[in-house]
Amino acid sequence: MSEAGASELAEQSAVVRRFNRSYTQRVGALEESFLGLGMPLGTARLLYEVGVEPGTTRDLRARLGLDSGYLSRLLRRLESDGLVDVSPDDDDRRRRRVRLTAAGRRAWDDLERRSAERARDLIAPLTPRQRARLAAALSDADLLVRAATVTLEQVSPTSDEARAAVAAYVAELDERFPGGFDASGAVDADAERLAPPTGAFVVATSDGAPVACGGVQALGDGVGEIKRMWVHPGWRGAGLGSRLLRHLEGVCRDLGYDEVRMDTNGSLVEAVAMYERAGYRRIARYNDNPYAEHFFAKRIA
Amino acid sequence: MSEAGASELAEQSAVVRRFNRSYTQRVGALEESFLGLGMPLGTARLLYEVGVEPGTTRDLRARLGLDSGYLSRLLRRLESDGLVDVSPDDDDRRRRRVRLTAAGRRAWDDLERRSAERARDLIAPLTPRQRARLAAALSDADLLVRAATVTLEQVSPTSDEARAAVAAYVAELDERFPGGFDASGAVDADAERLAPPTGAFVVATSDGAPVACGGVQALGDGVGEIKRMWVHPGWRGAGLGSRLLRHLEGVCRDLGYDEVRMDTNGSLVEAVAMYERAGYRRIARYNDNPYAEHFFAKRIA
DNA sequence: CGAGAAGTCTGACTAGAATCAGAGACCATG
DNA sequence: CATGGTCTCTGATTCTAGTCAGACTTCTCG
Repeated sequence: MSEAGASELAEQSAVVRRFNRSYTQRVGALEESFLGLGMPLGTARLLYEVGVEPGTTRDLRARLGLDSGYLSRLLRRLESDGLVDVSPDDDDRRRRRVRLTAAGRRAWDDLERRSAERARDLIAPLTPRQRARLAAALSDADLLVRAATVTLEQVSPTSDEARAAVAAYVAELDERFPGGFDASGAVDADAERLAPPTGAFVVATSDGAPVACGGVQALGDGVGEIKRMWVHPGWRGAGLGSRLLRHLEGVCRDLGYDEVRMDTNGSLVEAVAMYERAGYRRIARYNDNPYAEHFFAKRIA
Repeated sequence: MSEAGASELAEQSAVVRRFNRSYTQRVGALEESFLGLGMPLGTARLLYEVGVEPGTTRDLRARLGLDSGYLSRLLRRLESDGLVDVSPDDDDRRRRRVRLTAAGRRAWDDLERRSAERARDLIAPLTPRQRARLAAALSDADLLVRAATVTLEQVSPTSDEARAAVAAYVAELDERFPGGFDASGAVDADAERLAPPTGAFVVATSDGAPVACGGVQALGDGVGEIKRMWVHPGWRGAGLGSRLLRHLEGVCRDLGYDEVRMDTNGSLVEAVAMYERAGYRRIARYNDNPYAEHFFAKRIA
């Protein structure tokens, strides 16, 4: 990294820290809206989590990062207060399903209301214009922070995550291509080529949901091809595409390729722009993909 | 508030909550960089605070919001670990001054380094462009959140806070007015008029530091005059001025006035623009203030 | 100087968060 | 149906955060 880049990074991280300090001090209190309901914070957090999405104790433990014994005790308390209903799972009677009772739902609504009130009180002193500015800044920051914490993971192209991501990709192509997109067969047929030893498939997830994906397959002669690259529409504009592209180039390198190629349709204007920005040059058609209109290549060290 | 305003407020508060949830989940961990030093969080927070700015235990208690007994114990622990040095204050031997020892400074640097690393790791996956965007969004949000949590408090015009704020105000006028500003005597002479029963002085503070101020004094015939209105340069553009102005109008109303007047110098362009935006109309000169060039009035219900 | 206020410290205590080991229920499999 | 593995629960225990009352020291001000 250049000298200038490093000092910028330091300055930006200082901004993050400064923000973090002042924000948690003032707004961290939002979490404390969980207090004052006559139950300790941990119990309230659990109640809240159950209300957001009921599930097995196992799920809840994973989501909240709690010890099983501790969770059990918290649940017992909520149960004896009549706020949740714990019953064995029919599929596996070792597991227990947790859901809110009617009283629990009321308590949850109460939490929700308090939390919303806190947020409203926070921004109430601002003028409407300033409030709009704050909302814009926070949602921008939110997108970027989420994007920064997305994890890229190599998975089997036949895994559930991969299938879900590819399905979203195909659905979008079908919608955006002038004549629609017919994926019949091709998806499953390609699956094998997108797996080791000569291929790979990467899914980016945030909170467990796929938000981007991309695959690599062999094209012969030390050339790798990037396929099925997709970024969730709600996640565009946060540099996730470039990051994924860089990552896939690294995967190609690891697989021993020294050149990357790809094709794309002209209606995917953002993609075309991104490839050009990333240093890809246009080349002649190298396959008979009927949907492909632009062809790119880039040498990787 | 209008129907549209209310729904906007609800939506903006939802943005705040959404951001808060995802941010604390991902970045709240920044605070936890305080962990892993072999000391509990509370102790580490205290150590950090002492390092940021040494002071008396009284200061620290105010800054961290701790019970005196509790603070005493935490200090004892840091002292016995050789990280801080606690000694009686020479000015007032009931008080104790706390400062870091050399070892404490090293531990503090360690905390600092960890925290900076955390922040850097967070933003590292972003492209330089996205990082710059995040930094911009966060500093914007920071300013607005700080502004929203500023507290407006009525104080005596002879109090320390008031004096500090007025001193800053005078210094700025002296710098901005083409011929400088001579405050000799006027400041103290006016102090009495800016106090109850016919006047008031309001100071806005954030983290204990004055960031804005303004006073009201009687002008006769049910007219109140706003004087010494000032907003810290670093805090402009966050709606703090408008908020303070609205607040002072409320103070005037409470004091029984039905009209507000003020004068200002032409070089304070932001102030002039703000008064006009707030519904003030220009009137003829109503005093012999040599620095005043514009005169405003507004009727309050 | 004396009274009361301000400041700090100590001891006693409570509640919450969290961990750990082991008991017991249940499942999948050969 | 025996066995090992998974899952939840209970009891025992530790650490941290935080509160409260009262003792003691020092200051301020009449």
